[in-house]
Amino acid sequence: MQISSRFTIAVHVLICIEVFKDEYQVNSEFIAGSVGVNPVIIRNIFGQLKKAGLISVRRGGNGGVSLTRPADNITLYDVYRAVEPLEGDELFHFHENPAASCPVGRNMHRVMDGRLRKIQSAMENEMSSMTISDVIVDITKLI
Amino acid sequence: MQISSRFTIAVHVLICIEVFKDEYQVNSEFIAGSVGVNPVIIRNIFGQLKKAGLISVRRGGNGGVSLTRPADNITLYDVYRAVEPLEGDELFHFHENPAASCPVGRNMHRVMDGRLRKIQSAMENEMSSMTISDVIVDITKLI
DNA sequence: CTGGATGTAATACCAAATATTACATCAAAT
DNA sequence: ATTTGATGTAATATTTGGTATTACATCCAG
Repeated sequence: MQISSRFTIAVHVLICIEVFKDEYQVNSEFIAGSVGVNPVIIRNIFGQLKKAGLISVRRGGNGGVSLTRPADNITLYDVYRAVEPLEGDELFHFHENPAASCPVGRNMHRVMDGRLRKIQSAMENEMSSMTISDVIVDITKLI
Repeated sequence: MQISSRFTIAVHVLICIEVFKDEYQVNSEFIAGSVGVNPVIIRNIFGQLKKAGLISVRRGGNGGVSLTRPADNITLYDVYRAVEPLEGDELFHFHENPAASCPVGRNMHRVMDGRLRKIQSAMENEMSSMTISDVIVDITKLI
C-alpha cells in the first residue's frame, strides 16, 4: 500500500508558499492550480500543516498562507508527520488476533515490534535529513 | 496510510512453516488458526510467496507448504516485495496532474523522485538486513 | 476412486483517498 | 457597516484496496 499523495502535495504546498511569496497572493486556489487538485484538498492540508505549526493562515480578502519558520528548519519528516496521522505512529499494520494458544502467535508481537520500529526509524531518519529548503534550492536551479 | 497486514501475516506464515515443520502438517488451515484469519487469506498469501519463489506448495491429501531455501536466506525485504506489489515499486504516491505551466509544478518530480527513492531505500535496506531466521531465533528463545 | 488439501472466482463489507458542492465564518478594505 | 474574497468544514459521491466468507473446481496421495 502506498503512502498517500497528501505527503507530496503538502511538500508542493510548502514550496509554493516560499517560492511565490513575493510575486503572488498565495492562497488555496493558487496552489490548487499548481498542484492540479481541488482547492478544498489544499485547504484541508492547510489545516493539517497549521495544526502542526508549519504554516499560518490568514482569512479574509487578502488571505493566504505563510511559513511560520525558515524553510531550512522544516524537514520532510515534519511534513510527513503533519499529514499522515498513523495510528500509534505505526507504519506497519499488525493482524489483530494471533492465537494466544499458539507459541508463534503468542510471541509474534514481541519479536516483530522492535524490528518494525527499526525499519520505520530508518525511513524517518532519512526524511529528517532533508529540508524544504534543500528541495527549493534544487528547484530554483531548474527554473 | 499503513502498510497492510499482509506483510506481518506473511512473516507469521513463514515462521510457522519453519517452526512446526516436524511436528504438524502445516497447511492453510493450521496457519490460519495461528494467525487468526480466514484460511483463504492464507492461501492467497501462499500464492504470492510461491510466485516469489519463497515456498513450495503441495496439493492433495497430505498437502502443505515448505520453504524453498534456508530461513537465513529469506529477508524481510523478500517477504515485503512478495506481498506488497507497489506500482512501479514506488512507496510514495505522487499527485498526477501538477501544472506544466507552473515552474514549481513542472519540476516537482525532478526534484522529489531522487529523494523519495532514497527514503524508500533506507527502509528497504533495513528490511534486507533482517532474515526470517533471525526472527525464529528470537521466538525460539521465548518458547 | 476418494479424501483432503490447494487454487481461485464471486461476493460482501468496510475504511480511506480523492473530488466536489455548498455554505458558514472571518478579516480587510472601502 | 457593508462588501469582497478568502478560509473552514460539513455533506456527499466515487473509487480503490483490504479483509472476510462461501462455494466449488482442481489436484494428488493412498
